[in-house]
Amino acid sequence: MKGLILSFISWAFSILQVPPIWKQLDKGLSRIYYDHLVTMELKIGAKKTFLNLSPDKQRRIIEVAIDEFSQKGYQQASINKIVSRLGIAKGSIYQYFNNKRELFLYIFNYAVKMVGKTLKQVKKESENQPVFERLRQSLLAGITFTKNHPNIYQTYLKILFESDVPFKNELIQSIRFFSLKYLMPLLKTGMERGEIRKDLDINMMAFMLDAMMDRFLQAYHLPFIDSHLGIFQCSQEEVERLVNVWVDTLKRGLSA
Amino acid sequence: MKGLILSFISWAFSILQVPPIWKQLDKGLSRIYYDHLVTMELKIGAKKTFLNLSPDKQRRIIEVAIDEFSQKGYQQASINKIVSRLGIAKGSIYQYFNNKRELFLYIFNYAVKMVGKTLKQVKKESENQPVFERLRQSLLAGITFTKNHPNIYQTYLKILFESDVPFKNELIQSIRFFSLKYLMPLLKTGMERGEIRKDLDINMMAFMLDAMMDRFLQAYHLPFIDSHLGIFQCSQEEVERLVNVWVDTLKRGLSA
Amino acid sequence: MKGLILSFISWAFSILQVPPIWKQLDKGLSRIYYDHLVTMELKIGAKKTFLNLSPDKQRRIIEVAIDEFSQKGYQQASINKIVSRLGIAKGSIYQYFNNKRELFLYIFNYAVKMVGKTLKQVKKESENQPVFERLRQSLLAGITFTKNHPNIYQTYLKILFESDVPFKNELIQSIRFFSLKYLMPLLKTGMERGEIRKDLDINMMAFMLDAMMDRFLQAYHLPFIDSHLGIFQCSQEEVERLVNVWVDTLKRGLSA
Amino acid sequence: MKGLILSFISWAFSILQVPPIWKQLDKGLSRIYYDHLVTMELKIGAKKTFLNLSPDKQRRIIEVAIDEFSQKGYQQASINKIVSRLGIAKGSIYQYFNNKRELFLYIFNYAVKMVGKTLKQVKKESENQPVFERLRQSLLAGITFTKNHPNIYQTYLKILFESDVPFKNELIQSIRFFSLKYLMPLLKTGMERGEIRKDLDINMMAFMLDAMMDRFLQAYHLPFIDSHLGIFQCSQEEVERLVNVWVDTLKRGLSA
DNA sequence: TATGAATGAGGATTCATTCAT
DNA sequence: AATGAATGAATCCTCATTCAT
Repeated sequence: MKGLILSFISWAFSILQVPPIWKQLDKGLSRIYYDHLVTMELKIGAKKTFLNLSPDKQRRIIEVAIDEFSQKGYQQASINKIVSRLGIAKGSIYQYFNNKRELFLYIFNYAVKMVGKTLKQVKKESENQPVFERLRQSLLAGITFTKNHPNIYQTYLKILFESDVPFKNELIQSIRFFSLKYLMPLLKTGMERGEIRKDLDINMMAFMLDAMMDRFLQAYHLPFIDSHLGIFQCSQEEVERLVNVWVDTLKRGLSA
Repeated sequence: MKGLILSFISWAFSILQVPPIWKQLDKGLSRIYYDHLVTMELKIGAKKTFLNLSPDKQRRIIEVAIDEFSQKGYQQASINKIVSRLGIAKGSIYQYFNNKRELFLYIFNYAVKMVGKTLKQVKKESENQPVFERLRQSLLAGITFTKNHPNIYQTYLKILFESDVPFKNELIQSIRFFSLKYLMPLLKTGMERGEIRKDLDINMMAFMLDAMMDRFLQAYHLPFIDSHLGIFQCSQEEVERLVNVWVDTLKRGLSA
Repeated sequence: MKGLILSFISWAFSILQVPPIWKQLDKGLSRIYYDHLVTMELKIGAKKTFLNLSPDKQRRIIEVAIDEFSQKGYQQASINKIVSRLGIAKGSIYQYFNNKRELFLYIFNYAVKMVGKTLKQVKKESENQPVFERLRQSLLAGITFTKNHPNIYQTYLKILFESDVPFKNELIQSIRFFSLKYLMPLLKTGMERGEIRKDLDINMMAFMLDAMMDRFLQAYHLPFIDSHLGIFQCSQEEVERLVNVWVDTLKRGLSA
Repeated sequence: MKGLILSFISWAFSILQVPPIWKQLDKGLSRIYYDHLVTMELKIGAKKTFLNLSPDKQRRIIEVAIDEFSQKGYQQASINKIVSRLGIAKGSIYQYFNNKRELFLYIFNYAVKMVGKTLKQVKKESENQPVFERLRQSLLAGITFTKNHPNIYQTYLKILFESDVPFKNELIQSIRFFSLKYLMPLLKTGMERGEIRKDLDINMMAFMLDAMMDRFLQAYHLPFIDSHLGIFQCSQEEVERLVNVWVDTLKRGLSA
């Protein structure tokens, strides 16, 4: 498993990090997310038979499935290929999941949970640092994570624009929502601390940061997205240099 | 036909607008693009039989094909569906194009040409205005164009992350390359005119602007990309208000 | 199942009958054949699903497939026709074999094995008889076998000159190689026993015998190959008479 | 154009060389051939439109068609490919020939005529030489001719065992018949001159010679037909050496 | 006479899903 | 619980032939 965009990270971060000050905003958004979870709750689950499998077998199935989905997207992912790579009977996968759709949703949900677990500690460490330092570390953490789990990242990229993905809108919404939930408190805190100009629109800033960080990850993982900075799979040193330049530009622009 | 990202616009803009000061850069990049054009030149063309069809029939075929590709992406687009929607025999489409790949490349090329033609005048009008005004108009023009030609935009979004798209890298590269060719001279000029701080990295700025403008268009056309600004298919007034906020934020950040 | 050329017979014969005196030759040739078997080993097999079918169903499939291939050759044989004659779903044949090529190779291999089994006993009976008698019996056995299994013979004839047959060269080579392995020891033994002139080139003799026996079988099974001897599907008595004349001519030579 | 088996040569030779002594035989066989010609007469012809083309264009069409048929056989030869290689309209070929079948028959007939013309002189030169020398020269001439016109030879090989070739039996019969007409007089003459034993069956000898010469040509042109003599595309010197060995073996007979 | 667009059946192969064992 | 054979519609693509221009 190899990659994951910053959005995933933000998402995971946000699971714990929702400052009380944003409760009001959260309520509105949470309701949307809650509705959507309720809708999905019934369909995300694997069948009992899957949960009864040995953890090892469960993990193997998840790994192969996430690999297939990340390479092919939803529609082109092949159940045939998955079972043949697993060496299990074709019927078995239907013992575990009712159909392709539910397998996909389970896999997607699993990926999201993984991100959450992995990044808990990253969040804690940066909590009290200046806002621009936190942005810097967030982007670096995103790159590190997606390097370590490229398949998760690929899966996200695939469903992003593929049509006929079940619950596509809900899935993307959930990622964007948590990205927002991560960035806005961060910016708000920065403003309160006097690190960010008070006359800027906080929503627009969150939007802009999300866009740039997302593209930075894409440029790192996909060829030809960036044609002049040389981001694509560059060395760790170069990554850090570029992230510094990015934060610098932000600062000079945004800082009071 | 419904949508097209800013990249497309930039591409078209750039066809004419390459200031002499960037010649050196252009030489390197142009070589890459030239090689790729040479490679593709042979394969983009429709068969003579297609060109001999009545303009009306040609247009119908292009419309249906671009619609199919924009909805399904490359792999999932179905030649069967295209011919049945056109009401022609399955074999006929192979009279016009050697195979699915060449049909796709023709459609893609056609879309690019369309953008180029449409935006020539937009470029001219903004030529002597301040840099931030030009950025504002560029983004607005992008939204207008993608509203008028949503299928072209969809097609771009589809191939962006789909695997197994023929010449995918070349296609994306060509778009990114022209986006760069549009933005960098614009920023360079702005710097020379003293509208932009001289201590900023021009490459990084171009990267950031490209990312934000691209995301703005996505947020306008796709639901759930933006979860809090309310960009998705908002009114023209709201679009203009948001673009103004964006430019404002840029200015305060970037202007000297 | 109806026919098989002498080459097939020779091949089968040779499996057991390799006199020690030819070991040296055998080593070189065996290596070639071994390499080719190794290469093919991986591709000849049916899928497990086929082997799990009832023997009756397996046999029906083999019969219909061998019939189709023998009538149409490789390229023109139609999977569609095969499944419709079998009354099974089109997808089913792909449960048993990965593709047309592997079905063909399985059928070919099956035919070869059949020949081997059938002819073991023929070989044993002729072992200690004079060389010309053995040649006589070999040709007669070939005709008998090909009469009983005409489809196998037809299949061989088809691939012989068809282009684009997978592994065509290897298949033909394997047949020719065993034909050689059968005839040369036989001639060598005849020479040692003083039944054959010692001043003749043993390689050329094998070549000539192979050519004539092959054509004899063709003339028996195909109309118009022989236009004056009346071999085509003649009575058993006539076959024996003609074979005797052939052996007689061989013995005496042509010159006065 | 590249290849043609000895049968073709014999056929052409025979057009002139039918000794009176064989008239009785000829009558029987000729009747068969005559009937078949009558049957074919109506269908072999190209349409007037073809004959009105410039000789150059006619020749180009024939060359491309014979090339396609020789490589693909009858069924797999593609009219589409022929017209596209010729650069003419698809409809045009149907102006010249009513359908694929008639094009093929025309091509086949043309090939036969070519052989006849080319070999007239070869026949004359060998007329008064000893029978074994004539056989030697015939085989050598066959190899030379097939080397110079491999496509004609390939065509013959293809139709030999392909099914669904129109008039297949008649075509093969015609070749075999003329092969017989060439070899039998030659053998008869040899017998009368006392060069061949009088107690041999002349029909069987013709059959045997035809088989061996045919195979020799095959072994020269196809890989793996001969596995130990090394005939395949060997040097001219080696060809001559092998032909000499062959004639020698014929002369002496096999028995000690 | 020449053109070439139109046809639609046919080719091999893949697919998600079902269900009897 | 696990199996894997069966399904048949769907995929892209090729073909010989026709016919209006």
